[in-house]
Amino acid sequence: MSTYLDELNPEQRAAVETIEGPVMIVAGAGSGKTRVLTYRIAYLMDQGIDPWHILALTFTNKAAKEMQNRIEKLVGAEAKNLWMGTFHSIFAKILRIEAHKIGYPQNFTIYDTEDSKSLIKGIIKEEGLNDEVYKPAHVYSRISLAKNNFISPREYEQNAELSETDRASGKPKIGYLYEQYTKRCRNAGAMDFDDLLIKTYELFLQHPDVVNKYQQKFRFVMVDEYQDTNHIQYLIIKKLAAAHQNICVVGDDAQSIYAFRGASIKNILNYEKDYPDLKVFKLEQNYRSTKTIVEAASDIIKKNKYQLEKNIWTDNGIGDKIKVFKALTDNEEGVLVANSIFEVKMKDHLNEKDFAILYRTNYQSRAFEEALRRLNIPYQIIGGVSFYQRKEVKDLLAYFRLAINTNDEEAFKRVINFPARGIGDTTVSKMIVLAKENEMSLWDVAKNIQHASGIDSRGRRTVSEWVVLIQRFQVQVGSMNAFDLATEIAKTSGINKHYFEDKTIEGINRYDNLQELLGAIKEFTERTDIEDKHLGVFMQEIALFTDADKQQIGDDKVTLMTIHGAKGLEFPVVYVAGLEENLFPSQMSLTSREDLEEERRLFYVALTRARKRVFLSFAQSRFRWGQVVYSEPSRFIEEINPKFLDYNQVQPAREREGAFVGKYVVPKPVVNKPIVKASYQAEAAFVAEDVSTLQEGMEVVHVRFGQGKVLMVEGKGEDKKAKILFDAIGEKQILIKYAKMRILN
DNA sequence: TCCGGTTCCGTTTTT
DNA sequence: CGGAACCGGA
Repeated sequence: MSTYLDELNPEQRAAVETIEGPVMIVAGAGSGKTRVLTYRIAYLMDQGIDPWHILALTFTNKAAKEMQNRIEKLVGAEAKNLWMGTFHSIFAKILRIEAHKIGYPQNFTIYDTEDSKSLIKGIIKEEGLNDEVYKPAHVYSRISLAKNNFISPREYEQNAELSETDRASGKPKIGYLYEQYTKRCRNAGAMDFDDLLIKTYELFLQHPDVVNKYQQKFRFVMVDEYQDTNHIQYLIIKKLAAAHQNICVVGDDAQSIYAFRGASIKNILNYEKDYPDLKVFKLEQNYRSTKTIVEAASDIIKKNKYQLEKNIWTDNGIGDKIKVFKALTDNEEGVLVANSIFEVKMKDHLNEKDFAILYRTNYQSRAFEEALRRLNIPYQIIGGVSFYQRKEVKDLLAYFRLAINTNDEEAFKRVINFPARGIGDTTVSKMIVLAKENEMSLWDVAKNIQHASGIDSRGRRTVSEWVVLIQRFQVQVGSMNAFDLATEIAKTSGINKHYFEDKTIEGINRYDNLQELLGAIKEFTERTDIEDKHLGVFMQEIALFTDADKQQIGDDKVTLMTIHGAKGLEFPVVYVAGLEENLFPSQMSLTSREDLEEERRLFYVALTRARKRVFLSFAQSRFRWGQVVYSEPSRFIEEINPKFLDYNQVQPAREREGAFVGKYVVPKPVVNKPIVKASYQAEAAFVAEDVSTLQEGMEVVHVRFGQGKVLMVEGKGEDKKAKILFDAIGEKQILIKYAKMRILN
């Protein structure tokens, strides 16, 4: 019979073989969760269940893809017919099929957070509200909170608690803004991330036939990372599984780290209440980590009050103690970690890809990057600003979006005058007013611009020329393949030219990114597993694509990412950095017990990513917002039983005068030397204007690198200002000696 | 309208 | 600090 089942321990095997009825698998870190999930799906298929009757919801696209591959190895190509993906991507797929039933076009746009915020900002301005009071980010988070709890705009305004909170904070109109926002999204044929969930649920509520269809289709439902589902996701799953009750959720309450996104640990803690005949399996043996790591992590998580009872253990060896690095500055932390990676790699004969540096916030990556670069250690950063969020990429994508859905208001506003074609803010504002007055979309106003009042003849001409351009693209969406059309749009829209002509370093980068985007589209059109090669399909693919999905596992590189990004991954050696009070745990989470517990779970996740060794590090001071911030070591270090810690080998931090400690120069009180000097690496050159202000002996107190290519030097005393323009190709640095200042990248 | 220059403000984590 | 918003001259 099926040999793969023999690889499982009894508890795992029971979890795999129990396919009928509600099941909950509580899977501790490193307990073989993914294996159980994949085998369970393979087992279902072995039992003769058609793959298209199986729905598996994962947390990231990458997890889905990986699982699909693994299952394919077990059962063959049939695995392709499984419905597997993230909540957002699966529901987007369903919504594309059913959109017309809830008044959306099939080709609806997906607004990302930036689009949503920009729309909200626009509404706030149009309503004549003060955007100091109504900060778009805040309004967005209130709306998102409401959506994730399935509260409609009307319910929001009637909800006593919510309106009380808003009134108390001086923003009574948030409910109204929510309503306007919803309306505008609908008119634009757009859904935001939250809509993908609530519209699905609405669809199910309003159309019994549709629910019935999907309930019959998905006879077996599985949910991975269940501890991180939010209320609306919970509702949808419950609805989908209502008919057959063959629902299996897998999760670990100790790894619930997405409360800020509306995830509720209660979903998993109270799961039994929903299904009285629930069968629970607990996977408690850790196969991943050493005893030291497992026990240290368990100690820590035990300090939390809210959790399911379980006892994680391992048969693995004791392993090394957890080492702590103490650094004076953030830059030194980077150096210590980079040096350690170099050493451990040699000593243990490991590869770069066996190392991960995990941190709480994205901005911490900088110091590590620099230190690693200096040692020539290859690395990759996951997270931060994703490729598809870059300005130039979004510019071009906006043209694509508009060609596909001309009502897409955010795309419209983004590119109507980009590259500049003489359609100014005044004209656009007038068009927005007209659209509102006549209840039309912006696109309709643009189309009928000849009849619009209050727009001068120049505006009329430029707008209608632009409309013709977009209409041409619109027709081509259906006839050309994605790559040909994308190239065509990049050329005729003028975007290509715009960035090609920008010869600054930034501009060159941007141009390269555009070429990379076109390359990705070319790749897409050459894929064999997809039949429809139109641009619309490509856009659907990437709408929910994140940076984490891009990660190249095969590459031999050190991985840098936030702990959130590390969910579901493992590495032989893990560095957990920035263990300072106020940073990790974050100061914003120190106000409530629940928040602190979530931070602790985050720390738990970080530790349990490691197979062999864990290093912790902290910096006594770090640069943050242009200032030095001092902190105490994190309480989490204290919470580890000292017997697991190696605290003695802490390297003393040294600060040498006049030397670089990473990016910053330590001030040295000698001024009898040139102040501004040289360039770094072969091809850099710079021209100083106003040279008189940059003479020997001048005491420079502050240097800033402005946007673009201007370096500003602010003198002391007479408050002199100097301007240095430089033009360089390749990597460059300007070194300014004997001053408290920054060394540029 | 465009562009360079200045001011001002945020600061967790992400589908 | 770094970036977005803003401002004012051409």
